[in-house]
Amino acid sequence: MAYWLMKSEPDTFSLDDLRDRPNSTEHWDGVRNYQARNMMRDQMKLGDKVFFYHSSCPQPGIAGIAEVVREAYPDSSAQNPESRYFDPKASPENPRWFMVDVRFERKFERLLPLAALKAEPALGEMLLVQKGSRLSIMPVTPEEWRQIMTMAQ
DNA sequence: GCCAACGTTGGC
DNA sequence: GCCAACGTTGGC
Repeated sequence: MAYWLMKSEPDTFSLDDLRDRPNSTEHWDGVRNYQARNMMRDQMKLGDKVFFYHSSCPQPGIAGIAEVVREAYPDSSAQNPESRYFDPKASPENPRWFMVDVRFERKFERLLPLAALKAEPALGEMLLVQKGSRLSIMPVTPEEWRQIMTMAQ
């Protein structure tokens, strides 16, 4: 089982939104970055754990935890001209973009702010805190996961 | 709103 | 294949 971090703008889709969906499950559409897509498509497995990260908001940070409940399948929003994620180069033969399904697992009592992650020396190597890191989906090492879980208590 | 960092596009 | 121009991300 692997660990991940996935970013979402809470104005668009927050951890609370995920919790309130039917079965607390939603498909993670709209990923339009090849590196993120490749990780999602090739490496994300059923049962993997995900830190749900809130970005581009007053309090960026990790809000809680989700779980991968369906492995990658074509992102239908890429083929929907009405969608803001529409990609004219996507087709049924070549879907180009993929998504997974994630299910709410739990919300931290307090959001763990990015500033706290940055201030923790043990997380100095974490992708998230690297300068210029913009990946919306990134791997988290077991050590980083454990460290962050400790901080979230 | 600013802007640094990064990714993508397209001309050559 | 290079690289300038442009668009996006995302913290602050």
